[in-house]
Amino acid sequence: MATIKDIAREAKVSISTVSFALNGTAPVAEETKKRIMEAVKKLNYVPSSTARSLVTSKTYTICLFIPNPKSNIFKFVGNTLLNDMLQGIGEVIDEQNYNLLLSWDQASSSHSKMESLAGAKTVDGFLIFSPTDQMEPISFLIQHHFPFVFMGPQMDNLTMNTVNVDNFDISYRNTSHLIKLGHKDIAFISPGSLDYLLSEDRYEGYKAALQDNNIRIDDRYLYIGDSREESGYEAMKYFRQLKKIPSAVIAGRDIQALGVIKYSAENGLRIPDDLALVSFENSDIAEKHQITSISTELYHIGKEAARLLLKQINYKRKLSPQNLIIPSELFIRSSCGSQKQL
Amino acid sequence: MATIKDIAREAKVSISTVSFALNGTAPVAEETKKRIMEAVKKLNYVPSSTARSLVTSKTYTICLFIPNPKSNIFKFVGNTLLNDMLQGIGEVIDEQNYNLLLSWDQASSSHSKMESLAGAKTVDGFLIFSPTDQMEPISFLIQHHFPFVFMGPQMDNLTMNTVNVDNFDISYRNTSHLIKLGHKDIAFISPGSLDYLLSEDRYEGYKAALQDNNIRIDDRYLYIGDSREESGYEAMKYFRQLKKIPSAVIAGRDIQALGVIKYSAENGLRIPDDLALVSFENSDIAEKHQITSISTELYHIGKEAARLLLKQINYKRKLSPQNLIIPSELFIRSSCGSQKQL
DNA sequence: CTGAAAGCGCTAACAC
DNA sequence: GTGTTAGCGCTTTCAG
Repeated sequence: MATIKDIAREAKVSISTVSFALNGTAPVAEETKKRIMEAVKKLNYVPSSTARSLVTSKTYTICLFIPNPKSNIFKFVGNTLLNDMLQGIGEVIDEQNYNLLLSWDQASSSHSKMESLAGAKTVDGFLIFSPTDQMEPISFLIQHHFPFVFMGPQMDNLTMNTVNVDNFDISYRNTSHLIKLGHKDIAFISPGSLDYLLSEDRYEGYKAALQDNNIRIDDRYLYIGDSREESGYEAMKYFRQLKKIPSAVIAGRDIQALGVIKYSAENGLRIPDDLALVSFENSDIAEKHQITSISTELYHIGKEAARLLLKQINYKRKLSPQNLIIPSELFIRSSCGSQKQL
Repeated sequence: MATIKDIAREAKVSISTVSFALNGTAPVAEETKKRIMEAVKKLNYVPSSTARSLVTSKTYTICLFIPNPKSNIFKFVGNTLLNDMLQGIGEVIDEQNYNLLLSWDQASSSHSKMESLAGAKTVDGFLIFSPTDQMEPISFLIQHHFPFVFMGPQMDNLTMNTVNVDNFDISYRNTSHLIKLGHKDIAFISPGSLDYLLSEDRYEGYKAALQDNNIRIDDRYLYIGDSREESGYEAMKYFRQLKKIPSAVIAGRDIQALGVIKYSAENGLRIPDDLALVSFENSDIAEKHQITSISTELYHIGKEAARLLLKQINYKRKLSPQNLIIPSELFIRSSCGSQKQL
């Protein structure tokens, strides 16, 4: 492959002039520039990214750090959702000519991959997507002033850039919506283990809304679900055998809502008449099955997180940490019964 | 951040000795090595990957090249499937300490991203995942002897490494299975537009099996589906209004089979008695809904493709191109009716 | 076993 | 406007 020297020789100029012409970092005569460009084309020259990185100490690569695929993270997050996030990130980095490295901690090694990527300066920054709260490597990044954006909730004890939806808030809103419709016996299906911050926040938002409306919180109205439709089905089956059957249910995610619908259909429960239903994500599923659902725009999370990271990377002066909240919208459909009242 | 010089100074040796010790590329006295390792630990040293790359001209990064997310490729491929592929790739590259760059062609730019990544030597090789047949950048790679593996079918006109399932073959097997069960009126739902090689191959395999059994091919028995469950539903609705209703149907993918099941349930068609059903992928869906399905192990495709690529990158002498076919297995469940005969 | 030094391909002062 | 040159941080001969 051709190097800058080859171009210099071919265009009969010095290598610095080639560099200046290519990067626009110093004025170059029109005539000279033309010769250089011709040489570039002729020799099919592309500047070595590593050589350039070595001197500029910029790699133009950011790393999307995700949990090990084995952990079933994708299933947890939902299928189209990772896709949405990648789309958001992709649009931003395409625009600014950055590359995307996808990485995760190996199950085997105890060595933190994030730390070595940062230490070796393989990437310029991190986008961290992790629904759990393993914060050790994050402290490392903070300590070493390495740019990153955490796609999740702000932690009390850490000062960092975050982008997230406010899971507490949207759950509060979902719950309040049902309360306004007159429901008091409202059950909650968590989207996953409560160890996940996302699940916890949604559960807390639910409880807060109940409390603020003087509705007693009943532990029996909580079902720990997961990413499968069945967990919605099973949840409903469980709620159904309680002494006091809930009149409304909040599914932790759209796919669970689907399970609720299925159970209801099979067991003669009419939605929304016998059972009001709301959910999270506002995915295709919600639209298709007329489920009232509040949006959690992973596309926008990805986009804003990438923007924030690149800003952080490219600004000379320190930016004060931002905690972006991607706004959510409640899409009211027939499953919650509020449309009947219009 | 510390550099090799700092380590040398701290350990009171020359930088070459540090390099030797760290890479094991020359014998170093046990005593000296210990001092060096201590310095490394103390200064938290990680060798710069760019500097290293510059001299070794290896980046230890491979690129998974996929269609632009906007193209809905993920939906086409299926949801858990990309996940499976990433898992396969991830296991291999983790093991060998490679990094994974995720990239795609920008919708906007006409400039081929693959060519610039190759030209700038940003990566050591490519894993190309594309169900369509846009082969221009591939010729570029071949021309420049740049390592890559194509995850898809071998093309007649190109000599390259490929890893794939044999879509023709598995479709032939699916069809033959139904024929053996006595079916003659067998309909086919394509998994996507026939422009996709994958769809075409499956369709061709279907036709070949019919032909080999002297069954007339009826164009009306073809329905062009897509990645949505509805397309299976719609297909069945369409087949149902034909003069001669098929007695068996081959869904191009599991999610479509689900649509077929749904339609059948709603319209009093019993499976397998009134309608035999087979599908592709053998995903969770197939297992859950007792659909006979032939496996297409994207996990193994990813794994073998990554292996093949790394082998190619690390071998000094040219390897003759390989065309790996990942074996598939037909999982017989109740939807095809063959179990009744046991 | 260890050190000196060349050089990977590029950028960016600094001269002219 | 353009050329000379000193590195960026590392690997790797080559001496000793």
